[in-house]
Amino acid sequence: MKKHPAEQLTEYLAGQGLKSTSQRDTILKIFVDAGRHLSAEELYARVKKTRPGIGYATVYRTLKLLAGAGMAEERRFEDGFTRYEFKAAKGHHDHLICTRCGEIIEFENERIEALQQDVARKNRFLVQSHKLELYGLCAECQGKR
Amino acid sequence: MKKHPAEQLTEYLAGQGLKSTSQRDTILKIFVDAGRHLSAEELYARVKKTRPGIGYATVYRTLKLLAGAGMAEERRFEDGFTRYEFKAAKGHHDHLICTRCGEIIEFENERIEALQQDVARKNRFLVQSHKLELYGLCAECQGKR
DNA sequence: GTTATATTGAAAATGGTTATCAATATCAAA
DNA sequence: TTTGATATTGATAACCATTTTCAATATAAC
Repeated sequence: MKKHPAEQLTEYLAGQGLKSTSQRDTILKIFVDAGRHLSAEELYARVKKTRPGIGYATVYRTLKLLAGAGMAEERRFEDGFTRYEFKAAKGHHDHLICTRCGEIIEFENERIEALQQDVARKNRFLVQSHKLELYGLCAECQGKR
Repeated sequence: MKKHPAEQLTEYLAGQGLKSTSQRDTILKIFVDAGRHLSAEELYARVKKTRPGIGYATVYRTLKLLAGAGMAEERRFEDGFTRYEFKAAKGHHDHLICTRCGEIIEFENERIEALQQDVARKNRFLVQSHKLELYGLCAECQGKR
C-alpha cells in the first residue's frame, strides 16, 4: 500500500509543523516524473518551464527538504556534481557510470552486499550505508573510440 | 625495483618539458610522509610549517600535477571534501569511513572486485575504475553512543 | 651568462550551494 | 473569514573550496 509522493510529503510537512506550498508540490512532481539522478541545476531548468516564478534557492531548499524527509538521496559522483535521486521504497542499488556520455545504469547485487558485510565484520565496523560506483564506458560509447 | 617518489616526479617533469622546483619537491615530500587521504587544506597547513612562503595555489597545483603524473589519486567522499591519496605501486583498495570520527580504514577484497566485473559484463560495460565506500561507525565509535 | 618560458605567490575570479531579508503565503485560532 | 504568528519564497548577497590571472621570479637549455 504505497502512498503517492505528494501525500507522503504532505504528511511529513504536517508532522514537522511545516507548511505545504504549491512550489514544493510542483518541484516534487517534476522531480519524481523526471526520473533519477538530477542535479539541482537540471531540476531547476525543468521547473522553470512549468513555473518560471520559482527561484533557484527554493529548488535547493526543497531538495534538502526531500532528503530530510527520506524521499530523496543526495549523491556526490566523481565528476564533482551532486545529484539527487528519488528514493522509492525499493531497495538499495549501485551505479555504473559512463565517463563518456554520462549515462547512469543502476544495479543490485546481493552477493556484493554480503561480502561488504564480511569486510565490515572483520574490521569491527558497523555499516550504515555504502556507495559502489563503477566508472567506465557503456556499451554504446565503447564503439565510439 | 621501485623508485623514490622524488625521482619519479623529476622524471615525469623532464618527460613533460616541465621544470623541477623546490616547492614541488617540498610538497611531494610532505604529502608522501603525511600518509594518506589529505585534503588540499590539510596539506597546505603542513607545508606552511616547513616553508611558510609556499602559497595556497601552489599546493593545489602540485596536487593536480601529481594526480596527472599518476602519483596521487583524487577522491570525493560524501562529506563534500576532496582528498588526495598518495598512490604507490600497490593495488587498488576501498574504504571504510567512520561517520563519527572520520577515520578511514582501507581494505581490499578480490571477490568483490570479481563480482563487479560480472555486473559490468552483464551490462556490456567496460570498467575503468571504481569506488566502494562503506559508511558507518568504527569499533571505537560504536561504544560512544 | 643569456634567454625563452615554466612557475610562483597574491589576489581576484569562479561556480555550486547556502544564508539573508523583506514581502508573502499558510494554517490555526478566534 | 479575519486575524495573527510564523513558515516560505524569490532575489540577491555571501560562502567556500578550488581555479585563474598576472607580474615577478626561477629554471633549464643554449
